[in-house]
Amino acid sequence: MFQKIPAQALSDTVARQLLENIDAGAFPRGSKLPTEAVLAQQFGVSRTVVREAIARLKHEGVVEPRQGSGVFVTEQAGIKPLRIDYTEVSSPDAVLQIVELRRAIEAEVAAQAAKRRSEEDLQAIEAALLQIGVDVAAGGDGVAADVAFHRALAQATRNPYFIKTLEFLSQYLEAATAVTRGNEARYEDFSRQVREEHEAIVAAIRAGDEMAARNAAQTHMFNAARRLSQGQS
Amino acid sequence: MFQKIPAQALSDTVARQLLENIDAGAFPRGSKLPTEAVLAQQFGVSRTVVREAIARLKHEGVVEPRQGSGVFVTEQAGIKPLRIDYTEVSSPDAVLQIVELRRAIEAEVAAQAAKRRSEEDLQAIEAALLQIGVDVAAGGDGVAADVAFHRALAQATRNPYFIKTLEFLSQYLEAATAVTRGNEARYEDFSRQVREEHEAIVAAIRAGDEMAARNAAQTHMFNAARRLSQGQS
DNA sequence: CAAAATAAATTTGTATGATGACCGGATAAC
DNA sequence: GTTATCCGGTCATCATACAAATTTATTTTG
Repeated sequence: MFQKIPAQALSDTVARQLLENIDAGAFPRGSKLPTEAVLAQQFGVSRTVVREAIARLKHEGVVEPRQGSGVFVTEQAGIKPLRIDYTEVSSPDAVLQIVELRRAIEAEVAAQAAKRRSEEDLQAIEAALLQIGVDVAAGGDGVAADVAFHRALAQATRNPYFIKTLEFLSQYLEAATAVTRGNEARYEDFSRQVREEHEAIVAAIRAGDEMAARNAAQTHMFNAARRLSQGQS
Repeated sequence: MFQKIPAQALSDTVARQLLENIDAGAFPRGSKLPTEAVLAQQFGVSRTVVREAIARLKHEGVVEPRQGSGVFVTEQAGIKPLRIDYTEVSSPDAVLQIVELRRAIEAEVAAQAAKRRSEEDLQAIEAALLQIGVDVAAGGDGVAADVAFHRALAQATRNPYFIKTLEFLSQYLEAATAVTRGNEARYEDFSRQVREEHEAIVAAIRAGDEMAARNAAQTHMFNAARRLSQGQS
């Protein structure tokens, strides 16, 4: 008993085949697909299954059904959102790899923030930095303030995609961040170290020193990863 | 005739309401939703509509229906995928901003590739580099080979999220890449410049020089952006 | 009584047919 | 020639039925 082929497949299979045919050019952009009834017959399934498959493609933005008219292939057919399977992120390795990706972005964010920050940006960043101290002094873990700080940095770059991507990644790092800050709060020298790292970043941005900001952010992220793995175990 | 409210709404509305309730905590992670029949009755719609709504949530990874058992809320129920609206990418500014994001990642990719590349990785990278030359010499635009080259770099980092994210971004840069390569092919010095930049990256990776690789990749991406805007208009 | 085998009930997956809403073009009316 | 109406095609929704898988209840068995 090997291939038990079944699984939840029917509508998935139809959706996949349709997508393949669209990508292969069988149905050009803007063209109309065969009617649901015809597709059902060709695939040898019921209209129900075809409709579910089409609904999925619609949600992916590949096709656009128009009532009374037909199902049409969208212009930008084929754009797939970035999605990371949550289960795999439970592994420590995966978390570190995501941190690595984040490091790359944070470094560039710091650099661009140093180059483009307005006076208002700088004020927001410094306010966020202060808030971390306030929260920690009040006995909090400072996670929310930390997030706000990095968000303020990203805001200063004037590049919305930095913000979007970092927010996306932080979804997976939320748990890890809590662990890190927990460790930082636990060990006095960690806490001091983090503060110094943050201040180094802000100082470079205040000075408009692109290179220094990049290095400071890189160092910060590198140390964050170290603190993370050091706390675990 | 103003609000023509109707539109394609029923299953969308149900999906949205379900998602809101899940996010609000009405159905905790791992819990079972009411049966399709019950939901249909509560929403006052047919089971078909409920099924379509659930199918969408399933595709989004929010719920997981199990035949004979019920529909269960997945663990990652609150995670939102990274998605960029295709229409906004048509603006040149947006393209440059995405390139900026890509630059950040490519720089780190080059650095990590220099640090971790195996012999096989290096061979694959050099082969990809050669292939670009071959393709261009044959009169092609070299876009495919260029993509393969950068993919080989990402592969050498052993970090799948670099690959995933770059692939995601390149969906939006495909058109821009074609423009760039077109410009590069048009102007002789562009073509030479690109080759030299690529070779600089590979040389640094071959030498295992992390810093040099990072700088070379950064320079390459910076120049690519310049070539892109220079070619337009 | 406990455990295993069997049966029944529950629930999702698929199939089928019907009806309404909407679109597009053809036809008819003016 | 322009407008209005009709008509066939198509998707959206509904209702029902059955299949397949799982869970729960029941019975059998040792």
